[in-house]
Amino acid sequence: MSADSAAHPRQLRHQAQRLEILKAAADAIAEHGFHGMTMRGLARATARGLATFYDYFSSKEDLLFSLQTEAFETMTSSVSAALEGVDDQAERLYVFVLNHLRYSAEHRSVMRVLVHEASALPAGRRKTVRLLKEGYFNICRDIVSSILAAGCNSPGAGGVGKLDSAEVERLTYSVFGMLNWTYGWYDPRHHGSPQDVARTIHTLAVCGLVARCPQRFAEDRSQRHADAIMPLPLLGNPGRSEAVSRKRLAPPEKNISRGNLRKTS
Amino acid sequence: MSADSAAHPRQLRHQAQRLEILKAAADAIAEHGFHGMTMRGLARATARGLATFYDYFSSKEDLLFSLQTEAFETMTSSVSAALEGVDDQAERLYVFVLNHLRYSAEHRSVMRVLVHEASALPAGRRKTVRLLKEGYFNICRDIVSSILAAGCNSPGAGGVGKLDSAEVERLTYSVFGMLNWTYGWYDPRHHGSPQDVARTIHTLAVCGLVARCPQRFAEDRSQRHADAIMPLPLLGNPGRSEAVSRKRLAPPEKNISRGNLRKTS
DNA sequence: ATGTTACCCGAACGATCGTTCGCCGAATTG
DNA sequence: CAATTCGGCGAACGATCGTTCGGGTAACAT
Repeated sequence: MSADSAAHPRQLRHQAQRLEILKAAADAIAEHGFHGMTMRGLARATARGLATFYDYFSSKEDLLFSLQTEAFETMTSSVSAALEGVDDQAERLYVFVLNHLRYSAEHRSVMRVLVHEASALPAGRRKTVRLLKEGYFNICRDIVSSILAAGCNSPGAGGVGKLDSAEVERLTYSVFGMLNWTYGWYDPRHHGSPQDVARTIHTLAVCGLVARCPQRFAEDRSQRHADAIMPLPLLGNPGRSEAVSRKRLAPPEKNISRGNLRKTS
Repeated sequence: MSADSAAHPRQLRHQAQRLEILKAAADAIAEHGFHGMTMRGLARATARGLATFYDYFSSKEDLLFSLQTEAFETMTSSVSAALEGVDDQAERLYVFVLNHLRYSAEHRSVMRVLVHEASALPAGRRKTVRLLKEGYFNICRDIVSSILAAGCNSPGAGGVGKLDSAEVERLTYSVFGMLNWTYGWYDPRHHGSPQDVARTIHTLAVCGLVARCPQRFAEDRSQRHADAIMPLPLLGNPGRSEAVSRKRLAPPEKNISRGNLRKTS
């Protein structure tokens, strides 16, 4: 049972339809909120019957849960791959920022759902999602911490060698604030390319608004442009991302409910 | 009909109860989302009968609309008052940041509703809310623009005299991102006082993470502490804020619906 | 051509939603 | 003290929600 999953075109189509439903659900939830999204509206939007969804997901709540977990897993593995081999911490921050913004821009609805509907799940599944979110958060926090440590020890700054962990957290949350707020305002027609936004946020984070900054005039973003036009990290890039290094780290936990799921037997 | 509104204790109690309902509604909406909040749950939370709300608001939607408009009006007039007489632009930014964060910390649920439920209203009323929001946004944008202009023209920076308006917008949105994200993570027991958060965000915005900054070691925040312990700007500070300089700038617009509102006749 | 499987959906169920009607006790007035 | 008004709510209505059941239909294997 190693690689026959992609061989049978049956399960392949199944996964494709599942993804299409998830994408449509993300749009609907982003627009109306989780409780405001109706299964009937989703059926109308996808030109499908109402009962069809229950062949792919056991409940409306399961739809939200799958959407959130798979999105966080995709983002984490995507940014981890992009960070590989990048050593300079300031550049690592740029890679993280750009990766996050690209995902935000290409899957705006999904990002909105991740930010807004964190509290719509029951305690158990919410904890699973929070763990994934913290894993993603920690990647950024380590980068910020490294930059701050290097900055403090450099001869330029006021140089107290020890850095306050509460301050590091506040700064990391501030960076995430800049990133996550973008789904509400960013419009490629008015505010430039995602690279422009990434540069603005990265420069603001590293150098501030007015300070004289050694990295203010960073020269070669050209190398970054190379992987900046990578195909695209979808919600769950199907068939390929299964092997990226992650396994299902959450047990079915509550799938034992009375949903029927008459498939994949 | 000039000042007799506060004389009659009848309408006074009415306004007090109205505010109490709004506060409870903010908590409920913040927790479950607008569509997830039920009037029955609100009745249970406030130990009131279900039909009582319709003596104060014509509908559930009217509750959200009143909450959002009055909150934005309160924030705008509050920060305007705090900014009066402050000339230095960097200090003005600090005042804005601290004011916003204090409101955020003291009325966390309201802030969450302002950020999340912007799209739950029909087009007409949503536009009214957006106008108020833009007014508040522009206050911050002007400050950011001034700081950036001064920084560009100063001898230190790379000094191109013209500043890109798209860049100003991106920067202002980034500042708002840092501010508005706080409702999701800020906990006074772990992350310091609102003043600490305000200092972190203000310094990050002005000076960045590592840059040598002339304002990095700002000396006297002592004066700011004076009005930082002002009583408190509530949602709608009742009876007083009516005269701050604003009038109802939105016509009733749609209150002509079939709600009964058997009051204040 | 025939039997089998997998997929999809129309129709219905019970629960719960926002809203309204009309009565009741308390407070105010003369 | 009697008359009157007003704020409050129990109970009910129609609509709509998430979910389920069972049959119909196209695609596959033999």
